[in-house]
Formats: sequence, C-alpha cells, structure tokens
Amino acid sequence: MAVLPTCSSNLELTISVPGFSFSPSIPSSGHERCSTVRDLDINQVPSGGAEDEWITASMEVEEESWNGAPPRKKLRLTKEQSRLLEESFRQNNTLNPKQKEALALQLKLRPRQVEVWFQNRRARSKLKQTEMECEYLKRWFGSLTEQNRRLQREVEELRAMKVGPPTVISPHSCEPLPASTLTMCPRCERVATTAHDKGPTKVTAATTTATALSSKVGTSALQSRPSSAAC
DNA sequence: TTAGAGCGAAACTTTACATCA
DNA sequence: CTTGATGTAAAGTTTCGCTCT
Repeated sequence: MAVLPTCSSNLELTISVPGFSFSPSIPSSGHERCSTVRDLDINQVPSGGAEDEWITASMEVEEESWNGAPPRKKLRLTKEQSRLLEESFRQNNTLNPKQKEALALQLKLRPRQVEVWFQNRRARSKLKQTEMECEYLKRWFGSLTEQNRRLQREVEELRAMKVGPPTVISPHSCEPLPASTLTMCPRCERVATTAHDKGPTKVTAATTTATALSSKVGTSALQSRPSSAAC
C-alpha cells in the first residue's frame, strides 16, 4: 500500500463564519418557535453592555430553555474565538481537562463548548483526510488502468511480431547462448544471465523489448508510488 | 420581500474503551 | 480478579443559522 499523506492536524480547514457581523442582526423569520428573548443574537454584545454581561445573559437564556421544551440555541463563534481554537488545535488536537478549562476561560465559553468544538474539529480533519485519500486512490487507479491498457497493447504488438525465443549472445564466446541459461531477477523481473556469464550481455531485439517493457513498469510504478527499491 | 432548499457547523446521542477505587 | 463508576474519543445524528435562488 502506498504511503499516504498523514498529517491530519496540519490540514488547513477554513472555518468560515458566514454573515458574521457586529451590526444588529434581524432575527430569522423562519424560526417562530424561538421566544422573543431567544431571538436575540447570542453572539452579539448587547448595546451598551459589557461582554461579560453578554455571556452571562446568553447562559441564562440557555438555562431558561431547559424548562419545558429544550430548543437548542446555537452559538456562532466569533472570528477571534475560531482563530484561537484553531491555533490551539494545531498545537494539540486533544485537550486535557485543565487545558479545556483554561481555553474555555480564555474564550469565554463553557468547557463543554470547547470540548464539542474539538470533537467536531477532529471529525472534520478525519473527513478531509479520508477525502484526500479517496482522491489519491482514484488517481492511482486511473493511472494503473491506463498503464495496463498500454502494456496490453504492447503485448499484442509483440505477439503480432511472432518472434521466436530470445537469443542471447555470450560476450566470451560470441556464440548464442541456450535459452535455459537465462534467468529472471525476482525483484525487478529483468532478464539476466546465469552467474558464469558476468560480462555485459548482448541481447536480441526481442529481449531488449522485454527488458524495456519490464523497466517501463518499474518506472511508472515509481511515478505513482512513493517508494520503490532499485534492483 | 419572502419562502424554501441546501449547506456548514454546533450540539447531542450512542457506543466502546481505559482507568481507578 | 471482578465490578461499578467515571471520563473521553469516535461515529453518527439532529438542529439551527445563514446564504442563495
């Protein structure tokens, strides 16, 4: 199996905050079940109020929502909160309780929110990586299919040539060697002569073609696979 | 201007596993 | 060694805010 990119924590996932604005937002008309209080944008600091008051207020709203039907009020993180979370995620994609507490304090969020954000972020990283692996395998499959087509064409061409068994000329005697002295290198599958024939070997066109063919496989394998030992 | 579809992300649930008393 | 409590991560799902048409 090929070596695949494995740096999930380095994946650059942009966290977009659509429509983020400090200007007063108009409550969505499609969510009538929200109370008047909960229609307030919880990301928005109330005019004239301190940020701490805003946080307290938004938490109170959440507490209230637990009486009766519990419609979730979803927080939209500010750009700054997202940035800090991302930064922290890059350093460490899991948090111990102390880190979680500290980060929550720093971001003025509840520890549970930080925890959920990290869970979702890990999930997104994994999804992104899986998608990348999928793309990689698709491309690899495509190139192997193409390679296979080419090789089959070459096999057909060779068959059409109807050449006899390969003839090897010995460098010592300058006489043709019997085909039985030919061996195949098990690693690279190139044709080689037996041990007693150490010198450079002249081969006929057919053998050359066979060697070139096998080396082609090696070359393209090198292109598509990250590592391949040279013979 | 409004309604609704679609999408992204926050929040939740379930399950599995590890640790500890 | 077994057992129950507790905590956490992963995977899957639900819900909601927002944009676009």
